[in-house]
Amino acid sequence: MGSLTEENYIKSIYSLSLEAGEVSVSGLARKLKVKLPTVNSMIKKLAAKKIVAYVPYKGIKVTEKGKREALSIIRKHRLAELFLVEVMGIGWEEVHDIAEQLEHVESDTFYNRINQMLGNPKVDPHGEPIPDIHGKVAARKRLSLGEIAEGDSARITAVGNDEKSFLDHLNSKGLQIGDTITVRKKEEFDGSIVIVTRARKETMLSHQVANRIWVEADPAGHG
Amino acid sequence: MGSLTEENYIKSIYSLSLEAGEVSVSGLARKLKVKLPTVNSMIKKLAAKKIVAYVPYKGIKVTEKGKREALSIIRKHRLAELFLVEVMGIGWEEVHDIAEQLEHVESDTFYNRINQMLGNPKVDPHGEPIPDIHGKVAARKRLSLGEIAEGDSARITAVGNDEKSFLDHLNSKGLQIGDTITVRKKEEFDGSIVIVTRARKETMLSHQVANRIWVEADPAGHG
DNA sequence: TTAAAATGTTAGATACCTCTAACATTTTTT
DNA sequence: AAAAAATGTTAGAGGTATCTAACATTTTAA
Repeated sequence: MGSLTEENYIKSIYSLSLEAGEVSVSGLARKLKVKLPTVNSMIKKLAAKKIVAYVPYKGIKVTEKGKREALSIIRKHRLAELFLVEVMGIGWEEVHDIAEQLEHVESDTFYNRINQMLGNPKVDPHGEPIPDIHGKVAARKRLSLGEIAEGDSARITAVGNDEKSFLDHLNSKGLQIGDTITVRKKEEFDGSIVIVTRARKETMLSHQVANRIWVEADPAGHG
Repeated sequence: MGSLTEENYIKSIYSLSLEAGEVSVSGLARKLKVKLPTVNSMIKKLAAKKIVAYVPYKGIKVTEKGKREALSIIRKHRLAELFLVEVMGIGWEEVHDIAEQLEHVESDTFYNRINQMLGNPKVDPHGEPIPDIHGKVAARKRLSLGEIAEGDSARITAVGNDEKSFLDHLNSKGLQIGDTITVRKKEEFDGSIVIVTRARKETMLSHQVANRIWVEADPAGHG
């Protein structure tokens, strides 16, 4: 559709809007690592194209059209990530940066084949749902590891950040999607938690990390 | 290295230089489908970066540095094409346009894995040699089908054009890399030739087509 | 509720890549 | 060798995406 830059704006606006509904100019500037006036002028352009609705000094809202475009890019990004991991054997901490580039490839053939080779998959290597070709996303209840009570177990279903530094951190703690872990202790003081990993090791996670790990409560428990 | 635009200039300059040694501003403008002044100013920029040597009103020459960059892009393009055909099962007439996009992906991991999965391949799906990681290209004798004498046989080793329209044409004639064919008749008049295909069908090829099919003489002969 | 801080906007500049119009040089043809 | 054609260059402008500096509005804190 639009330029590479536009695609990056749309994707960021959409993902911020999932967290907060309305998106601020400053939030977007922070996410895209550009200055406020840069965002301001791009938003005007996107508003002219009806991709966002914008009221000066208020906020940015994604339109239906914008949502469609965002989901198409996110679909390509997540299919690419899964392909890189499953077919090419690249580590999950490396695939985000490559997928950032592949998501801009324009070729139905390319993405249809990827989808077919992966068996029309539903989630990417970080546990995030892959929108289907019509832009439908499987709804997910988002319970973070930080919300699990002391003594309870949970299974990791996704991670809320796919930057290399974050995933390297999880790798070093021995955490993977699908692992069942138990919360041993929760610190009031700083929100950090101590968990028992699948490998029966105790390890500490900061508040910031625990809140970026999505889980589902484990009915059976373990450990 | 440089921008996407720069990469496209470098690649085009290099491939034109293989045909003619020196490259003209107008030839480059034709190839890139931009106007003369556009090329003129970009060439000045590339000359400032020592990627080409340029003497106004004379010609454009690729420097060693330029050659290195060009070969690195060409390597990525041809690895991508082969990957798309061999691993993803996409038709050879479709892969060029996708590879044009993939060649700009910046990731050693990505291309090292592709190279590894393909077993460090030497030629792409169109029979063109893949430069190795140091920029070394296997030398190839280039004999075109148009140069084969009446009655002689030859084996197709490569095609000198990877546009979809050209490859669709070859597909419709039932021609593939590796096929051994026989030249039945050569027309003085327009340079067209009649050949016998591997499937023992007679078919006519125009001068323009015959000269874009690279062959090696078949010592054994056939049919 | 006023002052301070945070957030947002406008104006004007720059780099990149492209164009058209006008002019210059080189090559080809007569 | 002069004229015509082809090729190349310069000047000036426009769109995109970015920036800094100055100003405006909204939110938060004193």
